[in-house]
Parts: sequence; structure tokens; C-alpha cells
Amino acid sequence: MHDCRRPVWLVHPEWMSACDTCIVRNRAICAGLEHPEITALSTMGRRRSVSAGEPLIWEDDDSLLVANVIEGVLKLTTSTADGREQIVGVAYPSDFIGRPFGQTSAASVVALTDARVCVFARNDFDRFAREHPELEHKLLERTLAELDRTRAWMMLLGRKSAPEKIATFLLDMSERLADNGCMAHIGPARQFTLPFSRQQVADLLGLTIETVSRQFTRLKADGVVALPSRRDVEILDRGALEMLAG
Amino acid sequence: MHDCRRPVWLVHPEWMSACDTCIVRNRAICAGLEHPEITALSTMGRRRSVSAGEPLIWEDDDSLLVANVIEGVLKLTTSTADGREQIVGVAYPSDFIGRPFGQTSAASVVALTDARVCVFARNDFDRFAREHPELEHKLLERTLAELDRTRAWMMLLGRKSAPEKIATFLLDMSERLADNGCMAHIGPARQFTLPFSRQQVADLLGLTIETVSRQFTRLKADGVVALPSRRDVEILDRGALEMLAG
DNA sequence: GTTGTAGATTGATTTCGGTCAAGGACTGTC
DNA sequence: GACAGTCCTTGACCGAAATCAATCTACAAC
Repeated sequence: MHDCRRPVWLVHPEWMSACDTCIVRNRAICAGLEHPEITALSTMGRRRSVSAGEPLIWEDDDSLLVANVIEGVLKLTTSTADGREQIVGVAYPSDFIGRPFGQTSAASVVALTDARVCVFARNDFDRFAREHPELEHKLLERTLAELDRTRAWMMLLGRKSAPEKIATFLLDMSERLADNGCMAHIGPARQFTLPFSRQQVADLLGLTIETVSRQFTRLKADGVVALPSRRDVEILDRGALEMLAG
Repeated sequence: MHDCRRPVWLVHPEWMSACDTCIVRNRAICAGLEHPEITALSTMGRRRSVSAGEPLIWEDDDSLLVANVIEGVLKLTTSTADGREQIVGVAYPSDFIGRPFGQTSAASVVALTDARVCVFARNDFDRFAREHPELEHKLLERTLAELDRTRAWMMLLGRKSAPEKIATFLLDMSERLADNGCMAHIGPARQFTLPFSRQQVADLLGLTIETVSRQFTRLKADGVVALPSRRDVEILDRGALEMLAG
């Protein structure tokens, strides 16, 4: 079931049946595209499943495709020659993936969970976008928002300590993984399931897996969070987390 | 004298006299705007000088203005409550500053050198942009390119060691500060003047001023660079720098 | 049940870069 | 020239996080 809070702006026909009210409403609000145009774009797209751990795009690939996330979570990463990895972005449902108007993609894209995406040939998409200013406008707004998020993350990577990084990460996750019902806007989640392994959290925060583990253990010991299983988090003391986040 | 290699896509009338061939050529290539449209936009803009160290936008300001850099270099920074600072972007001539279509700007903007910018009221700019798809398209391309650069920098902040950070920084500077004649495309600069103090280099790389200083001293001792003055750098062994950059 | 395995935790140790502190080198003013 | 101020460098020391090295846990296959 997709998350209806997110604006649906590039829709695959199959979505139409999923939650009609949602789609129709969001199409009007967010995409600014009339129905025939949506259909035109949708027919160019190919729906694809990506299972957890499977790559969708390789770093330095000729950037031949772009995609829209329908379901699941994917990571964008860059790596050094000697194998160090940094997660530079995370794509959630309705997020856009890939690099239009460019030659190569700077990041690899790998699914963190089983995911479904709607894939477009980059050339087709570029052409379609240039002919539909409303679509480009939406893409611009989203790219600007992503740039803001990325810059906030630079502060975390460059200037925050390990405890601050972990606290910030958990608060961020609790906002982005809030699992609300269709159309409902309620606050950040108190408990959620991480789409990341410990190693991936480390790659996101610029830490090692051991440091991540130790910080989690510490938060648990201090009663700030509960960790019912490897991937599950329950926030017990949000105030404490906010203090720690710096 | 502005740097004519960069595409000039938002031009103030005064530029017209600076390097007519350049402007005309770049206008045609890059902006996709016809002359009357450029004039319309230009009349909305107000030219402003910002001296080194002077702020242009404050973090968390209501984002009331956007701007185009005419001359000089500016830094975009975010800060924590306790005063730690991270430079999250650097704006060079022809770069765009500010956050269209958003409520607040996430970063402060401060001039690193004496600078001249062309300032637009955000509302005016937003309206104008929405009416000129070609302008939005250019803005989208630039924002995507900036996002790529920012993500590459995340790898540096999260995963590189101090020597790697410094080497990467110097190579990056040598590319961006290449001072070529009008229209000429020659390679990266062998010597250049940094627009940053040591503290600012530290804020850019997520290091302390002492570590930056020590790494510079080391590169000098190893004969990789010469440092004729505080702000001047001459690259003696580019290969060594590239090895060190990781 | 046993075994195997990938992921996570924990502990011991090291190291890189931060912190603290002192001194040096430009720059400008008088 | 003396001085003041700012920025930079250098040294001594410390500490947070990385590294190295065992386990431990959850879970799947048999």
C-alpha cells in the first residue's frame, strides 16, 4: 500500500486503482498535468520490481534511466576506489531517482527493501519534461527540497559527534517513516522499522558499524529508546533525543 | 572582470557592456530568453555590492530574496546552536543564490571576497520563473548539478581522512578558480588564490583550523605544493595530490 | 534438535584529529 | 620604526571514534 500523504506526481496507470481519490486529488494539486498527459507519460514508463539488495543504477553508469519510486526504499551511494561507501541520499515512495539532463549518474542506486519503481528511458523523459513545464516545475521544487535536505546532512557529517548523529538520524527516521492512514497527517512516528542495517546506518552517518552499535546500546541503556528487534525502534523519550541531536 | 567561461543566464543590463560578444552568445546558448524577457527580468533586479565578510542572507530568514552572483565568491553555511559552522556550498560568478518556491532559506550567505550580486525579490522572481519555462529549465539543470556536487562533498565529509580532504579540496579549487581569458577553455589552474581563510577551509572540510594548517605544512614540506603567501597556492605535483585525494 | 551464517554486539587497543596553549608572521596605523 | 590586531603555525596532550578481535544472536536449512 503506497503512502498517500506524499504527493503523487508521476503516476503509473496501475496506481489508479490503488486509491482513486488520492490519485485524482494529488494529480490535480501536485502534478498540474491533465489526464491525457499523465497517460502519455505513463505509457513511456515500465514498471519494475527491485528486490532488497538489488541495484537499479550503477555509479558512473551512462545515465540511461530515471525512475519514480512506487513502493519501498532505495539508497543512493558513492564509493571510493578502496571500497569505503557513503550513502548520499535515500529515496522513498513518490521520490524521483536518476539524473535528467546529464550524461552520467554520480551515484549508485540500490534497493534497501523490496521495491517497485516506474522506470523511464532518460531520453524519453527529458523530452517529455521539456515539453511539459508544469512537470519541470515540480521536478525543480523537489530537487530544491532535496538539496536543502542534503545540505542539512552535510552539517551532520562535518560537524556532529557520534551521539548527535545517531539522535538526529532517529528523529529524521521517525518523521520520514511515519506510517499513517491514507490522507491522514499525523505527527512523527513513535515506533518504526528501519529500512537500514547497522552497516547502512554507519554509511549514512559517516561512522563505523561498531560505533553505531555502541550508540544504540547506550540509548537503550539510558531508556531513551527501546529496540525490540534489530530493525525496530521505539522512541521512549523524544525530548532526550532532541537534546542529544545538538 | 567576470569569468566568461561560465554561462551567463541571468544578466543585469550593466553586464551587457562588460563583454558583449560573451553575453550575446551565452544568452542565446544558455538562457533561452529573448532580449525583451531579459530586460523584463533585469529591471526587477537590483544590483548590490557586498563586501568581504558581510552577510547577504541569514539562516532561517524568511526567504525574501534570491540573487545571481556577478563577481566575487560567497559561502553558504549552516550552524548549530553552540556555534559550530559547516560551509554547505560556495557561490561563484553566475551562480544562483537563494531558495525560490520555499518559505525559509536553510543557509546563511556571507561574502568571502568583495562581491557584486544582482538581487531579486523572491516573489517577483518566482512569478517570473513560472512564466518562463526556459528559465526554470536552466534553474533545474543548475540545481541538479549543484546537488551532484553536494553529494560528492558528502562522501568527502563522511568518509575521507584529513589528508584526503585537503588534497581533494586543492584539486577542486584548482578547477574552479582557473582564471582564463574570455571564452578560452584551458585546464585546471596550477596556481591560484584561495577565497578562504584557514578557518573557512576547516568549515568547508569538517576539520579544525589546526589540522588544516598541519596538512598544508606537510604538503609544503613534501614538495607537493608551494604556499607563497597565506592565500596563494601553487600546485607542484598534481599527480601526488591526485593520489592523496583517495 | 544441530549446524551454518550473516548481522550485531562487546571488549581491548590504537590512532587520528581535536583541544589547549604558546608563539610567530603578516598587515595596517600611528 | 613600534604597536596592535588578526590570522596562522607549532607543540604537547587528550579523547572520541576507528580498528582489531572475539563472541553473541537470530534465523534458516537440514
